[in-house]
Amino acid sequence: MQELIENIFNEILEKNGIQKLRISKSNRPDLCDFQCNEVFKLAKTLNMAPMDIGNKIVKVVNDYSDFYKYFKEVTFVMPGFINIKVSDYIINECIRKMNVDHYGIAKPEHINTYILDYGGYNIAKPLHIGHLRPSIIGEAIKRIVMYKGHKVIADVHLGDFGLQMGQVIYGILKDNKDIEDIDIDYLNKIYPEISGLCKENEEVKKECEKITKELQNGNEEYTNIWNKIYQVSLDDVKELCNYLDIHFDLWQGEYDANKYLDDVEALLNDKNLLVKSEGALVVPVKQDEDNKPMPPMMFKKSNGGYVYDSTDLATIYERKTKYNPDYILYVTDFRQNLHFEQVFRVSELLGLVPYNRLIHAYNGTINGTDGKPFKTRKGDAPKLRELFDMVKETFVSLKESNKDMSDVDLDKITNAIIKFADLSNSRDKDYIFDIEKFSGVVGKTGPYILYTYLRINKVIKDNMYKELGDTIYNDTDRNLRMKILELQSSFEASLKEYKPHYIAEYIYNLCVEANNFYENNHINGCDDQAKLNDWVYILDLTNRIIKDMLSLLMIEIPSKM
RNA sequence: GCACCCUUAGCUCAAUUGGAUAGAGCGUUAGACUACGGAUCUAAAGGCUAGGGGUUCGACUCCCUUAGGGUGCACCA
Repeated sequence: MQELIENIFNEILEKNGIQKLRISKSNRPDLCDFQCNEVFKLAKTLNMAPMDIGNKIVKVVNDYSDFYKYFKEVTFVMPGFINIKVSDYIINECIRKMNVDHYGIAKPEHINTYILDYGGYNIAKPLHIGHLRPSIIGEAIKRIVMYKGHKVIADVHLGDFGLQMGQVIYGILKDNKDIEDIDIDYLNKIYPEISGLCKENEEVKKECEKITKELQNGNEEYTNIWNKIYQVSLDDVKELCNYLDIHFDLWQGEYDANKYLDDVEALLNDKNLLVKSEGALVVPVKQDEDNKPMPPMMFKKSNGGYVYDSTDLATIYERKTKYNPDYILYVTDFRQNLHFEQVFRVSELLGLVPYNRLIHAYNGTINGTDGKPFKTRKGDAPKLRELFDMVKETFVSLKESNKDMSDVDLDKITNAIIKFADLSNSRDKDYIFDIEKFSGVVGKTGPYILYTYLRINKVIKDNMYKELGDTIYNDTDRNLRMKILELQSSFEASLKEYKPHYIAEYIYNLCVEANNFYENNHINGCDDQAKLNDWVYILDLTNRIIKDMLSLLMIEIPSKM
């Protein structure tokens, strides 16, 4: 819609020898549908008064022979804006088009291959709420990029090769635990125990590091234990991902990158990039223009072991050779900004994936109501499973009739509550984890949206409709149609910045308009067949948009509420 | 110490990247169906966008500065 208006507007300007101007969505819906803010800039380059040039533009547009086909009103207002109100005809024309054409979301000029790296679950550590954001933000970005028409390979990139493995193996050996008896509860207990022990006891830490290194070098006993830990943890992770409707194409991890470390080392040596420093091998990445600390990237530790800088780099190497991606996008929290900065620079130096094709779409941390990282009374972060159960129980307790709902519906609603609460926040900022936030069902929440969909569905489901007519019947009707036409720009904003909250915000605003329409216009008992047809058409389109956009946020519609 | 990020209504968050009167939800107050679901809708109150400078016709947005909070600064991930 915006694009169409901009094109016609500029076509008229060009014919009259005026340069192209950008049109944007109105900030004052009470005054107009679209606005042009660029009269000031044009006035400056032409060295003319904004009023003169603005009036001239408005005049030539108003003189356009097909004016009323596209516009209702185009006016100049002080101090220098052009306000555009569009015609009902063009609103309906755009809606008809978008209804049959992927909601107006154009296919990309070039189809790119993206590798999305999110999840990053550490084997042997239980999933807690800290994993929630990168997981669902990553999955949402994946779906948004795919919806545009790009190719996406989602890789979980498990943390299965670092010190935490040595620590858990150390614990298992210390307990003399039979491999077959290792289960998820045991792992949940032993990791924090040994991790804590390492902080107080230097000897234990050294031993864990030694085990880690030998595991990385292929020690058979350790590898056997590793296999068991891996299997047990992965079963648990997959169950949770399944609950959240998160799906990976690749279940690779640091362990898989291990195979490429020698190749990468050879490549680094070819380019003469490795430097020996305090017994370790590092890659200097500091550039002259840096005014911030930029330590070299650690490639090989002084004891010969590897760290996640090495495996992340090796993973880029592997991905480059296997998939030759156009972009690799990482979703982790912002504390890893420096790490990725280093790795990305080395990738560029090695001629693997260029620096500007590696994107760290970072998320903020989850804090408690005191503004500090969230902890339970016991001192650890709450487990994901506990969060799901709590949200579900709270919802069931709200209404007597909720007790009769099916588990499938309850799980869909639980997902909607959690995901909408999370994804409606901008991903790059910290947010406060407030249990109240995940209990709300009124106002700007997942259940509000589901409720809107279901009540609309009920009034249109028995009605058939044909092509949309040219009439718009009242203000709430027009507002809803205009909101429908905003989908494209919200989607593109989301895609451009890899920020799902623009879509979440859009869905909510669409629902507000839909509820408004619902309150003021009645489908049942409407005798005017043309009007009935148009309204069912509009509401059906509204609901399809809600459903499809929700699916990008991994939210499904329950059968009832 | 050095660097980066953040600070918007009582609370939790937006503001599509420099546009007009900074928007929502919760909470508060006052209202609305003998018509399709009241998990809804309509209003009101609530803001010197942390403070101070600057750039610009125009600043929550860009620059400088002060204060508060967070994070990072090679052999954890």
